[in-house]
Amino acid sequence: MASKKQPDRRADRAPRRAVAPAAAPAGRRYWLFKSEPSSYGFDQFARDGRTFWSGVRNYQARNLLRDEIHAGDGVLFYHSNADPMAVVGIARVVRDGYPDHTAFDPNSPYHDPDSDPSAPTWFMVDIACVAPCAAPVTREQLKAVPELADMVLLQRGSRLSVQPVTAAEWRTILQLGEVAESW
DNA sequence: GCCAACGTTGGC
DNA sequence: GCCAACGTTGGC
Repeated sequence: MASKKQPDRRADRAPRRAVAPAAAPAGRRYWLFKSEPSSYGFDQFARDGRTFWSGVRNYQARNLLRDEIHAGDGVLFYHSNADPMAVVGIARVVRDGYPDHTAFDPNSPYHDPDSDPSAPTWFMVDIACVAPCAAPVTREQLKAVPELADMVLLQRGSRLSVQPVTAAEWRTILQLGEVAESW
């Protein structure tokens, strides 16, 4: 899945200080990516340093990956189907959407014979690990914060694996998560 | 393990 | 185009 090695970024190594988020540059947007830690958890992502977000096979999410998500955007890394379910770290988009080549690979679990390389059906972006949450923000915590009540993640029946996050939600979650990285 | 919600498929 | 059946997601 992933490529380039980077230094391990462990929580206990990150400097702890109050988060003073700088004003976000115009145009930067924020997203939440779900991943099941049993298949690809944040620890592995931190070791990899960078990865391509392959295997999304839902048209709504595809549209976001292809058209909306751009290099420089912020990503909340969320563990789904996990104990606990939580936002566990943040990442940065480092490459705009491009065809998901795993769809063309018969040996890939994400193979889709209907995706034509000359007119690809599925897209992905590359993300780089930025920092873990010193304090992972559990789903339970998220639900307890009134300002986060409208998060896509928390809506009934919400299954989108790549979803938008507002700037206000982003700031709130970084504070809850004690993310030390300046952003 | 259960099951509600959702997206997709395919018969008509 | 409708909609029942099915498979999957993912919280509980």
